[in-house]
Amino acid sequence: MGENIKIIAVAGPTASGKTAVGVRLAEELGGEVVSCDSMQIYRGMKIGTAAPTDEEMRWIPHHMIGFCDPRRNYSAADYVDDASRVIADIADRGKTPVIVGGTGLYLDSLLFIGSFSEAGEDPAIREELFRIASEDGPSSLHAMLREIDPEAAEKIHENNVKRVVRAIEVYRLTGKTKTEADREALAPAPRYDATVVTLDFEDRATLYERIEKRVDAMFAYGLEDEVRGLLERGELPDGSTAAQAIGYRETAATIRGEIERDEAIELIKKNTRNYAKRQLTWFRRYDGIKLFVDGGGKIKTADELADKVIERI
RNA sequence: GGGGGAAUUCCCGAGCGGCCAAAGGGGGCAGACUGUAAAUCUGUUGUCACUGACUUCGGUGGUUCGAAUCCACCUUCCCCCA
Repeated sequence: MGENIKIIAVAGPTASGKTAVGVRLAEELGGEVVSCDSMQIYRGMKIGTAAPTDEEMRWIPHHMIGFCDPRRNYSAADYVDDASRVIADIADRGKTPVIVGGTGLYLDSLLFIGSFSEAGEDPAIREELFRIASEDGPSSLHAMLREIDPEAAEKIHENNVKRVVRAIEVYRLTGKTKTEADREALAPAPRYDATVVTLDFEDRATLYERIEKRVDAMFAYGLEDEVRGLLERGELPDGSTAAQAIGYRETAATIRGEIERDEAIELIKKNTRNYAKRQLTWFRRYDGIKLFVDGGGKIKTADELADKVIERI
């Protein structure tokens, strides 16, 4: 559908400065930003997700931010549908879509998958399967998967119950194995003419310091009030996707008096560092333009990074 | 001043004569990832010429075929009595 649409995607770990780079790129290229972030999706979660500032959004149009009710569980499939539409619209208006984000699964899905299998989610099936895993052990559930889809069983570790459950769920819902369904969903060719820019750090410690500073800043800017508000409105229900967002789950725990405030701050820092590392692992496999934010030992500004990208496209 | 206890690999913490390079957890590093993805999961973590060798369990010396584990002294820390 959109093989010919030229897009730029900026990926990188949290606190790598991709938001600012994206804005600069959109500005230079006459584009609009399409966020690719599984948590910025939700309404009212601005401080903790480090969403673009109002000023940035006023200056350059942003999409896919803050539109979803946090009580609803958004999914990768939803994202592909919605973002694809937004991208097509931006392109129709003769502008360049600049995808900015840190959610690897969403970005991969948008760029390469396109149409997910028709298998949605079924809470009853999930509940049953999870119960099997906890009562009879993960191996028995994994054995069930091996029966129906040996190839998937081979790839998914038995302890990864969530993914074993999903694989069986797909089969129950569609009669197709996960392996088949995945193959069908994969777009025959990349869906866009995309230039992927990944941001990394030569010195990991620099990234980690930035993360810690950012977390402190979030608290200074009122993360606790933001979370309290969400809680009061019942917008962070247990088990919801939004409630598992780093920064929100720990802050909610302090507000409920389950952990100390300092403890929550340290936990958020740690969880964010771990998350950033997983992001780096994911993005490492992308071909494209790789930039070091701290290349040559000094931190580059968003302008400098954006310029480097423009030189190379 | 007297009495008791503790010092373990990056951190916490088990070990209490051989099966110990040393459980477990944390952290770090690496990886996976197709409708929960800021989720979930895996591997690895003394050094090296790596199916073997070498160095490590506060320090020094000793007992023993053999010590992180026993003894002596020293250093530091904690507790109790003064």
